[in-house]
Amino acid sequence: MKIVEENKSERLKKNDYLSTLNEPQREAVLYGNGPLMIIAGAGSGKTRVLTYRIAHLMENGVDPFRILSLTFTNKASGEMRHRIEGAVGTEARNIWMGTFHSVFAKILRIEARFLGYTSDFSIYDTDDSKSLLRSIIKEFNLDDKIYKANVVYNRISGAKNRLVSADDYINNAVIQADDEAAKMKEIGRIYKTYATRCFQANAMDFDDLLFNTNVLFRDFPDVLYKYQHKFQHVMVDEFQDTNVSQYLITRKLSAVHRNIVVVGDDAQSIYAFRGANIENILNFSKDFPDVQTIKLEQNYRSTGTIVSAANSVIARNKAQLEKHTFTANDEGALIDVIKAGSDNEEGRLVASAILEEKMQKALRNENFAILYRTNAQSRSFEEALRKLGIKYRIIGGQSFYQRKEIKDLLGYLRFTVNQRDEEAFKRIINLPKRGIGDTTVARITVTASENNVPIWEVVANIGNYATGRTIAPIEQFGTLIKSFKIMLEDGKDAYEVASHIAKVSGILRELYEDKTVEGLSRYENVQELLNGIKEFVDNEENEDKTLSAFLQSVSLLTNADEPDDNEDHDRVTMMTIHSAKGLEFRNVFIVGLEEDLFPSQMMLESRQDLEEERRLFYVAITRAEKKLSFSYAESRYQWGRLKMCEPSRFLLEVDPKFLNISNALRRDSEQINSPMSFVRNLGPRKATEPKPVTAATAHTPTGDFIPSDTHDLAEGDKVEHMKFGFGTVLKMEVNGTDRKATVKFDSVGEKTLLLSFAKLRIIK
DNA sequence: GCCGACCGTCTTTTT
DNA sequence: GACGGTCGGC
Repeated sequence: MKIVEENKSERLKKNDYLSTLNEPQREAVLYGNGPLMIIAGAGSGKTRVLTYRIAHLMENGVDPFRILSLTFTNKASGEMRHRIEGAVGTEARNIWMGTFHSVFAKILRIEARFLGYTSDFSIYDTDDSKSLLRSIIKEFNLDDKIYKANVVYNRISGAKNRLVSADDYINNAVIQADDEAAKMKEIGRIYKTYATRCFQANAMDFDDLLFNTNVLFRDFPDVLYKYQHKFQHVMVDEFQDTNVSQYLITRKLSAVHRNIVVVGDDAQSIYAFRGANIENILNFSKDFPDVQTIKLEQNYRSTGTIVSAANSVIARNKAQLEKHTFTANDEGALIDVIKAGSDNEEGRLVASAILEEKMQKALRNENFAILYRTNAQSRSFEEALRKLGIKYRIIGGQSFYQRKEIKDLLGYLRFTVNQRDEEAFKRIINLPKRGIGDTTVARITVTASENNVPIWEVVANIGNYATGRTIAPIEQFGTLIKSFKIMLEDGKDAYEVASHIAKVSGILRELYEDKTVEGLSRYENVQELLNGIKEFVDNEENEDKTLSAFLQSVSLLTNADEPDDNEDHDRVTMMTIHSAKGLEFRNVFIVGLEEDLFPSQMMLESRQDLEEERRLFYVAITRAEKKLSFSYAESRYQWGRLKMCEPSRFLLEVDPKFLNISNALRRDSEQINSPMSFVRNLGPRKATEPKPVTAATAHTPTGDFIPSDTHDLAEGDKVEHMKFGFGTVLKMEVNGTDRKATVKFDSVGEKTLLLSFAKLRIIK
């Protein structure tokens, strides 16, 4: 991957770098004190402007400790840091720079005692939060089919991002009416208990990091005063993605010096689902009436075709600020449209297009990116690229830090640092198996709440609270944790403690004994985590080498931040469009342009927001420098079903004069040749088809299928007139390896398919 | 208490 | 296809 506009010799003298900028860019870099809003179109050199502006401030004697630079994602923040270090040298390390979450986590650690937390507080990730919610829902005896952890989590998260506390939530008539209408009137109570439990666990979830910062600044004016005066300059990148909670923090922090620079592009706002609010841009002018606005409208990145195509797409949105992006670059090639019969074929066509283009133009793997709407789409491209021997890497998807074995070890580390961490406790108490089952854990929890003491108090002194068989393993566990704690108190560094814990807890041993392929890879992952900790300790930039400091640094890392094996950068990059923001590639493939997939059906149903999806498409298009390709598949194997697809309305919305559809036409007459299975839920799908399937006539050598059983179809099997999710199987026959099915799809009518495998299950 | 088998649910995107 | 939860046998 190429870092945006990377400039290898960026350590420049002022006059040098000023001469490389256009007029509005220079104006933004040199702008003096007071509020400034930069509206920066895609590819307009925004990061460069921010970098030079910081360099300029430092040249003029501003102490880096007094500059606060906030971004939205870890990737953007890492890149900014890298570029600024390139421009101003190691002093850049002293700038307060990072994501909103990481910077305010740091401040909250320092000021934790004001809010009743210790500075070792844990950070609950989404899994922890949902698991805690599940327990609460269970304890309340609520129906978990109605109160789904996911939904409840999103409600609570939304409330926190609007700074609505649990009490506010319960006392707000509108919200209560909403919940009542959704038949979930207990959410307020769940929220309240959830907040209490997090507090008791000395833990904050992602949203708390912002919410509690607001509380801190609201209730402790002295603390606010300190930071207001500390930060002489505040900068916010990707301003269009900030939510109310984030905006209020930055507004307060810049209220004294009023040197606030926000940079954004309303056309690239793609995080409304997290409460991002374009109105922040409008509010900004209200809160800072003397704001100066500078627009960066020249695109330096892409060809004329790509810029025009992007503009033709975004022009369909109604809500937009006025802005005219243009480019002086060449027109460049048309956008290729690739039409595939199936998801697998889409993978093959894209992979071979990459190979061809690489050969013809002597390009490298790293010049290419494949962008998709959902992480699950990566599979077919991985397979195809592997077959052609093209190296690739995937950003996102199941994160390293989400893997079970990693979370297990991190659970031990977290619990060693913070014994009130309930979720960590639940994770490790019986891991590896030490004979402490659910019943015992429940008994411990009850004892703790009956005696009104923390769980750890009961575990550490189990002899005082219980007798009997189960106390021995609990005592052992308590002793184990106590011995780890002693290491912390002795001032051992993160690596010493963590590697000791990995060995002594038995986690490593258990994985080592697992000789399966997965077991081996899990063992390696744990080793990799330990290596990461070692690097953390060895890195001279990190002053604090304690385990607590490591956990801090790691708990806000997510999918994009895999430990970097940095051996081979020449790889094709695959990622979601969300992850791609801020990056650029010579050649970009936007894949899976099918109705209901992109734009996402869910987004349209739940938020009715086609415009945000369109902005997402805009972001994807504008990642490309020289060459852009679109692809879609006519059928997609998804959720164990074959789904027939229409080309996406987005694809059709692009002004056709920018499209090269010859490839697509060429494929028109070919037959669909895709794997297909009728695995599960073969019968009616919930809302759409209430009547059960009874009339399926399916014959196997042994007779009729048994209800609720799974069969691999074998030689001679026949299936006729069977309904499934998307239509009816008129006839399916298996002759040797040749599996042929005639299927009538609801959407596209009759098709004959060749199947690479077929499984069948009938639900009575 | 443990384990394997089975069932249901969920797949938007990120911190 | 992946995961968490549940159930029944040991």
